[in-house]
Amino acid sequence: MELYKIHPRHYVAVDCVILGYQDDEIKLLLYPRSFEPHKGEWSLLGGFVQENESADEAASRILKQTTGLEQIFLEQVASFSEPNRDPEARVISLAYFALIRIDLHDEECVRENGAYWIPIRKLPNLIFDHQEMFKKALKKLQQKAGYSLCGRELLPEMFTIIQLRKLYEAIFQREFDPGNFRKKILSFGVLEKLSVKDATESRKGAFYYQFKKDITEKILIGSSGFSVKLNV
Amino acid sequence: MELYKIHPRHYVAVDCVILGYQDDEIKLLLYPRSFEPHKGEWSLLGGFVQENESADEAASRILKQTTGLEQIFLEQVASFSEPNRDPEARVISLAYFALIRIDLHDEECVRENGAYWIPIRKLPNLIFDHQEMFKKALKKLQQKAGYSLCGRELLPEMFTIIQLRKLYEAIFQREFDPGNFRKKILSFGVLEKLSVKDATESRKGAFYYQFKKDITEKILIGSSGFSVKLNV
DNA sequence: ACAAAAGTGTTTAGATTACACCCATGA
DNA sequence: TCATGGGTGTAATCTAAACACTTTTGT
Repeated sequence: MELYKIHPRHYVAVDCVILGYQDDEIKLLLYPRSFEPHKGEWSLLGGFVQENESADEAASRILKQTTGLEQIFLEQVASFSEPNRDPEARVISLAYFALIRIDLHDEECVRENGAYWIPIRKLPNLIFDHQEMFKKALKKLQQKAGYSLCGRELLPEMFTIIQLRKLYEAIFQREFDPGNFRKKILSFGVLEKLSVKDATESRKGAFYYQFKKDITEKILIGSSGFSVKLNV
Repeated sequence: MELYKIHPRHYVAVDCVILGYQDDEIKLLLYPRSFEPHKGEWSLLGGFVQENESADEAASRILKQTTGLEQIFLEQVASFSEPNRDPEARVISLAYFALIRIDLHDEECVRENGAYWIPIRKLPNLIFDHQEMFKKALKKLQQKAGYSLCGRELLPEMFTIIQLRKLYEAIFQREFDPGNFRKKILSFGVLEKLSVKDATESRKGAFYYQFKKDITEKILIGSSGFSVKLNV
C-alpha cells in the first residue's frame, strides 16, 4: 500500500455508445448534458465508476437507468485518458458500446433522462471526445456484424430476410445483392422460416424468420464487404 | 467540479503485454514482481498513470524504461476493473500490447529490470488477471496479423519468406503450405526482393526480402486461417 | 551426382458476383 | 391481368488448397 500511495488517483467514468435500429437506420441514444461544462450540448450517456463496482457493472447500471433494459449486449470499446479531455477535472473514461432493440426499450426511462434516438447519418457535434468514442464503436459494430449475425441484438423476435438485409446495409452503409444475401444468410442454417408473412411491404408478402433456439451462434462474415462462413 | 467531487477516485495502472519473436517462437517480456503483494511471482511490466500523462503515454514510458525502445507499435487491449483484482488496493488497469523487434531492444534495460523473454508456449502463472491480459493481447496479435503483415514490427529489416512464414506459424500455432504462403504474400506487392541470400538454412539459400519503402501497408488476411486480400 | 531446401506450376473444389428469370398476390 | 416486390437458378470469375514438379547449391 505504501508503494501505491505515491501515485495519483483519478476519476474514472464510463460512457456508453448505445446503438439501436429503427426505420432502416442505425440510431444512437444521446442526451443534452445537464450540467457544466458544456451544459446543453449533446453527450453520450455516462457516469462514474463507484467503489464497489467494476466498469462493466457501471456500464450495465447506466444502461438500466437510461433504457430500462438488463442483460443486453455490452462490450468495451477503448479507454480515453488525455489529461485535459474534460476541462473541469481529470477524468479517465472507459467507452462501452451496447446494442439494444429499440422495440423493447422503456420509453419512459429514455424520456426521463431527456435522451433521444438520433440517426447516425445526422449526428450533431458531441462533447469532449465522444465523437471518437462513437466512431470506434461503429467500427466495432461493423466488425461484430462481420462474424455474427447481429439480428438477435437489433431486430425484433421475428423479421424478414429483407429486414435483415436492410439492417446490414445500414451497418455497412452499402447495398447487398438481395438474392445473394438471402442465400448466404440461409446457408448458415441458423434461421427458421415461419409460416407467417409480413404483408406491409408488398402484395406478395415476405416470410418471417426467427433465430433457431438452440444455435450457439458462430458465424464468420469476411471483411471484403460480405463473405461469410459458418464456424462451428 | 462540485458534481464530480461526490465520486470516488481510483488508482489507474497500465500493464504491457510486450511481445517479440525469436528462435521461431513468440516471446513475452515478464519480470518477477519486486514488491508485495505477490512479490517474486511473474508479472507483466506495468506502472501507474501519472497526473500529466495519458495512459498511452504511460505505456510508452514503461516500454522505454524496460526495453530502451521508442516509437514502437502499441495498442490498447482492454480495461480491467474488478474491485478486488489487486488485493492491496483498488487499481483499475488498462492493458496494452506492444510488438517489438527483439534484435533491436536494449538488453541492458531488460536486465536492469530483472525481466526475461519467456516463450509463450511455456508461460508460467502470472499474477492477478495478467494471464487474461496476455490471452486478449495474443488474440489481438492474431487479428492484426490477419489484416496486416506484421513482419515490420517483429522481424529484422531483411528476412526470407520462410522466416515470415515461420513467424505466422508461431502466431497462429499452425502450419502453412510453403508454396501457397509464398505466392499469397508476394501477390500483395509490398515486398522487395534483394539480391542477397540467407545461406544458413540450406545449400541453395533463400533470398532476403524487405518491405517496400513507400507502402502504406493495408493488407487483409481472412479469418478462416489464411485468406488474404490487398485493400488499397 | 545427389540430397535437401527453395521456389514454381497445375489441378480441383468451393465461394463470390452479377444478373436473368420465375412466383405470389392485391388491386 | 398486370405491376411489384419476393424468391430461385445459373454461368462467369475468383480464391484457396493440395501437391507434384523444377531449380539451386555445397559437398
